[in-house]
Amino acid sequence: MSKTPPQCPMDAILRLLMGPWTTYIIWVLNDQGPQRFGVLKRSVPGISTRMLTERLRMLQGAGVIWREQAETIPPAVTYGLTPRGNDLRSVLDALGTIAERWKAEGVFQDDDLGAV
Amino acid sequence: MSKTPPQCPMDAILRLLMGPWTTYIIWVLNDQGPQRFGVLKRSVPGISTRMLTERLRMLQGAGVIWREQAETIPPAVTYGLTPRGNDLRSVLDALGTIAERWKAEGVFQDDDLGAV
DNA sequence: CGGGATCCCAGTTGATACTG
DNA sequence: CAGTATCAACTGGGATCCCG
Repeated sequence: MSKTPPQCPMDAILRLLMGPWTTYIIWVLNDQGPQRFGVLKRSVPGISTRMLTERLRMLQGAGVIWREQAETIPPAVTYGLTPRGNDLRSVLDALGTIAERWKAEGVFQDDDLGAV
Repeated sequence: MSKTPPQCPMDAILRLLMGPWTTYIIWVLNDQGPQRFGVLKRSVPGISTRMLTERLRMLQGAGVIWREQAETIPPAVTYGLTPRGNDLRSVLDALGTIAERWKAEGVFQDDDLGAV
């Protein structure tokens, strides 16, 4: 999926957000506050351990979320949104707003987008 | 790639934008104005005929771009951004802004995002 | 409990060739 | 020129098993 040429400034961010689940994870983290891995996993029904780990790492690498690991046994790792994560959220909100407007206009009715 | 649960409002839009090339096509259409299929294809180096057609249809279906077909021989089909396409562009711009800020902060340096 | 490594299938994309 | 149809290939992602 490394298609879009790197010339596009927002390329990297899009690659970040574009991942499956990504926005949903951000949403959950924002909506329900910091969560532990397991809880997070349960909050994102259908996601696999690997995916969640991968996305989490990706988001962490981008500084969108923080990771707090308690060196206990069993371990307890908590993830939460960083300020930077909120930058993202505002954009996502804007996107959500547009999405709702479009939906109201029936955009997602007459094409294959709705029929997944 | 139909992962993100449909509960997310922006889900559909993200699925739209998420497609490979998509944002790039929008960018070109916005930056260079309406273009014919062939020109567009040349403007998006590496894209295949099929992909371009598919994305174009997708965007058209969402009302993000218009399609003007001249019934001549050979045919001349032109694509351009609709007002709705500009809605999208503003969000993409916002995203781009954040992207630049992040890049300035070195976000895309210490993770795998930059090394594609 | 959190997550790394592996195997494997499926969906997607690219290449190519053909049509109006 | 614009697009379609087909084929083959690649990669992403899920399921599993295992370790700290």
